[in-house]
Amino acid sequence: MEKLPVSFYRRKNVFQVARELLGKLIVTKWDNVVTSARIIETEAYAGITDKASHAYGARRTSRNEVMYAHGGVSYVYLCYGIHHLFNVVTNTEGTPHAILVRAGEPVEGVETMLKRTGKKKWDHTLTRGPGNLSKALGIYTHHNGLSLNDDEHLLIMDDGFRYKRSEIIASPRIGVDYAGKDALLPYRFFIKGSPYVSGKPK
DNA sequence: GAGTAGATCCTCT
DNA sequence: GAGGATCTACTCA
Repeated sequence: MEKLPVSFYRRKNVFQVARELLGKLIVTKWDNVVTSARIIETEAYAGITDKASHAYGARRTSRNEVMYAHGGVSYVYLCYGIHHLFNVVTNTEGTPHAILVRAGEPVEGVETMLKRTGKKKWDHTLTRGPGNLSKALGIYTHHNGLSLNDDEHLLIMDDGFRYKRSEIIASPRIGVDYAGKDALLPYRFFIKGSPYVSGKPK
């Protein structure tokens, strides 16, 4: 079990990083309470040429500033006034690429996740969808900009688990209809057959 | 089971 | 002042 080196995030190919994040463990440790989940769904946001990205057209604001940082930090942002969306910033400084982590399988601290989400029992809705996932892991906007490598509270780990290439599916992203034809791009990666994958079950 | 409306607040124009 | 990288519940069939 090792945390991912910054070189993992700083590669140029955001799609490759998004694909390789599948199967990794996202671990949070707040006040010595540990929760973790295995990533089974991601979406790539490819910088200034991607209409669905906050950084489209090289926009640079106080909200998305952290996307321009070097790879390996978190980008957490509140959507629809309710949902906290957890992203991983990739590539080098000045290139605003990011990967939205959309879903995971609960691994550790399920009791804590149930308490956070107000659910009675563990079912497939616990960490399905970016809003639920970050709620279950206790991630909020004030965790924006944390390093995934140096900080002890928010980490992405590699425990050696690998999905087969045939288990990984690419598809259009969710909830980005406003992006025109860019909404059709296959920038979403998920594990075939997982009940935790968001969107319509196949 | 499928479709739709409502929640709810921060950010940018 | 408007709209968004969403989720849930409720309606109707």
